[in-house]
Amino acid sequence: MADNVKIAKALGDPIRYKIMQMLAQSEEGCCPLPGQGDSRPGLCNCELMVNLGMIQSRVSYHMKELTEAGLVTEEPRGRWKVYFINTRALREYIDQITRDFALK
Amino acid sequence: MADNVKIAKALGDPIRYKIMQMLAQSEEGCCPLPGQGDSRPGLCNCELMVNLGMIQSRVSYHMKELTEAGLVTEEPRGRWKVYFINTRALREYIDQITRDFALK
DNA sequence: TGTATGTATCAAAATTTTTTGATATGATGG
DNA sequence: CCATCATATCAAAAAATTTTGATACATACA
Repeated sequence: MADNVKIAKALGDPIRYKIMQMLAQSEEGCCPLPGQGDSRPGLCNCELMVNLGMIQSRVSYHMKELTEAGLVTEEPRGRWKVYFINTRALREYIDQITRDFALK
Repeated sequence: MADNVKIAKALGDPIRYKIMQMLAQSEEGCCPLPGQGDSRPGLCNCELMVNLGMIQSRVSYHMKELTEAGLVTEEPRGRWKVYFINTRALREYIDQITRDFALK
């Protein structure tokens, strides 16, 4: 149960929910390494800062919450860090809710 | 989105998550009206207090949070109030997550 | 009726979460 | 190396949530 509560708490903040939506929609990756176009979805801090109009440490804080909940994975790319949505964790979250609350 | 964030926030507290599980598992209703056995699932404040070891106003507070998120419905029964899990709201929550985060 | 009982609400206190600005860390490119 | 850029971490402040005890309200039962 602990995991699911943590995930729910992470999603229960409008900023983080929006970040998750942004990650889900990020078709083309950002901050490609020179010479290697990158087509994996994902977003870096810098883009989130711009799109959300938030200062850097605030973005960092929320990404940490999401990462620690397991909803997001991260990958260093050059001098940036790129974040990806973890759809598996979301599916497991849903499955667990379905079980815990006898939805099926 | 607002609704889903509110639901996630409501579920993102260990006490409330547990209450939801208790509601989901409450097979036989409690506090039946005299003369009418009641077989609908549901729990009243009093049972939650005992099972969670919490004082009354605390239970009330959390039930209000759950009710306002739409996760729980309530029905006065005699001098008690009985709470029911709203599985429809949970299903809609899941559907929305599935859409918002492109899980399908 | 009036009294018991169960729940809701309130304000204050306690706790937790979020935000901010400063600084640290770590990698890149000259 | 050194300077620069991006992110992480930290402590303090601000804001939000939760808990508590007291009181109000509403229903049932004598």
